[in-house]
Amino acid sequence: MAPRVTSKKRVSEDSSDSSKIVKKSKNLIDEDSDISLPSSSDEEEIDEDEEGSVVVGEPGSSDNHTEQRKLLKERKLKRSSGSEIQQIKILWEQLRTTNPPIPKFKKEKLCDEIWKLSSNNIGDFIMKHDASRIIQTLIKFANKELKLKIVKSLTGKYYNLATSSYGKYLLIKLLHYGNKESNQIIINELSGNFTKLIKHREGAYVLEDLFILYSTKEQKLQILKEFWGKEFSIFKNDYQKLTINEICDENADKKLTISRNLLTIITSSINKGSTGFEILHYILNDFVTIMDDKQFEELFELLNEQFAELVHTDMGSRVLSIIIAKSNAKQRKSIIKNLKKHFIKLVENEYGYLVFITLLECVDDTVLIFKTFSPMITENFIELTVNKYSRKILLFLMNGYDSKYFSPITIKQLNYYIELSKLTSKKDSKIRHDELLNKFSLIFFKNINKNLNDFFNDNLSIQFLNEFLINEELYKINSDAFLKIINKLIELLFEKPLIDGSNMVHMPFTTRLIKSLIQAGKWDNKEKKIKLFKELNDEIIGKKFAIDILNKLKEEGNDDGNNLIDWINDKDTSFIIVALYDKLKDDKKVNIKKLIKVSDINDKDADNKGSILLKKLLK
DNA sequence: CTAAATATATGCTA
DNA sequence: TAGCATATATTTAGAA
Repeated sequence: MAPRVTSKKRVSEDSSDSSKIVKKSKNLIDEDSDISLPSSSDEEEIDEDEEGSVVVGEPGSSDNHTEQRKLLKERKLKRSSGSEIQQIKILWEQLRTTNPPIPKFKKEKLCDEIWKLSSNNIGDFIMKHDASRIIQTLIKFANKELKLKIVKSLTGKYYNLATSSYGKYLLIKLLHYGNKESNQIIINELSGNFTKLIKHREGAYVLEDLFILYSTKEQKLQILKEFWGKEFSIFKNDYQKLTINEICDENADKKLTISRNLLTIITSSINKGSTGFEILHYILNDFVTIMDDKQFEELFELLNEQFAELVHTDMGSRVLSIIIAKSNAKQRKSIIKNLKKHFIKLVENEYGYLVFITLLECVDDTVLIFKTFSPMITENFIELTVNKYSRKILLFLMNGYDSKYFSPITIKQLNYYIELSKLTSKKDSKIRHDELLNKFSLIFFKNINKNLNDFFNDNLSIQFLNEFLINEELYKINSDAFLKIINKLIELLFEKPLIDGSNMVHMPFTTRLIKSLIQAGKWDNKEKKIKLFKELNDEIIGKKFAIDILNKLKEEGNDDGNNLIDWINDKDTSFIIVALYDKLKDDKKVNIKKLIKVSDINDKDADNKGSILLKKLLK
């Protein structure tokens, strides 16, 4: 959707995920190649189209054709500033050509000449589609002073520009090639008209670009305050420093005024099909923090069927999360139904995944959640464990808000939604989590058991597997399946010789996974020692697992590189043996010291810190 | 949790 | 105005 006139990439978006949920509109303007400027040949055609009166003659009748061209030229000259335009066009052709390249000083000269010829008629020019293109090119190559001159010379014209179907491109170019100073001039010029602009067919696109791409934090605030109402505009400064909540908490009348104003704008925007505009998400974000119950109902009806359009922006996802939190069961059901169609895009999106977690946290009907989403999770399971965002959902189901995967800010944000939801959600949070994990673990067990191999294609899915295999809740839920997976894992580890690079032990996270299972505990950085798990003890993993591995390494026929000494002398596996040694060193029956011939250990490989350490430990 | 690595924002220069 | 340096935020790795 991204209804943007230009598409300067925003910093926070990385291409891989933006392409998924954001349906990008075709760029109307490209900053490097003047894609919006047709080559001179098809420009004539556009002229003809526009004039509408020139009828294409008989095909092949060249007389007719030259006659027409003459006519057209005359007509062009007759238009106001027609002769200047013809003159300037020649200069323009030179300015915009890249082949052969024109030296910089010559371009500046050309710019000055064009400016001389156009400055008097600039007001006329900008509203004509061909002349407006000339100014667009001029802006691109003009130096700082000239640009400022141009911007200033257009004072009083900006609203017209923004609402004109040709002028809007020029305005966007001005912003794009402008600097802080010139952009501020334009914003100041337009302020007072933002509410009109957002409702305008052309203007809305300009405002969206202006707001999202070309304004600073302060300028964004300046624009947003205008939507609150005339009296809050930044120039009438009483409210300059106050946030929307500070104003509304203090004064109920103002709260009503602001919320009504916002709802009016929101209503007209959504009815016009502008739900995807990011600026609207900002406005909605203001609105949802102050709306009353009745206004909420109204908003809900307005947005119905369009919730998915909100999930791919920061503000939009916040808005939808708040809506979810405040909704009743029936409304939530309708949101779920709506989002279901976009599941993968939703959960793999930088912001969308948070909306999904909000659903998990708020909806009491966990059966509905599971029924709705489990088929798609099953179908795409590995992909979901690997994606940067969707994996957090799965990790959340297992571990809650593990600080390893959730930043404090994110946790705070999610807790805010949970707080809001308490008016409608009745289920105890712990019970909800247990129910969800119980249900979704079915998918986990089934998928991991069936496709264990595939988890070793990517470090991130191995990490997920690690979290899964040290999760005591999951062990309690289905200990049989749990142990089955661990046994399968041991088989897999020895399926290929160590020297085979595709052996999974060469993935960095496999080492950690194996180490976790040998240790049956987690390193505690405070106490500087391993803290053992409670349920998952040495009978299940830990010592038992270590002995299983050790037996495999002792097996006959492992001369091709899967015996104890091979693992010690490989830098990828040596620390596994260190952990193994640590776990079993006191076990008299195993007597691990006797199994390792110290003289076989290569401690000359500086890359293999594990073998060096182990040799030291054995001495 | 903490330190290090990496990404992002901001400011400055030539 | 690019690009460089510096400050700041976010992500990632991870004991020996």
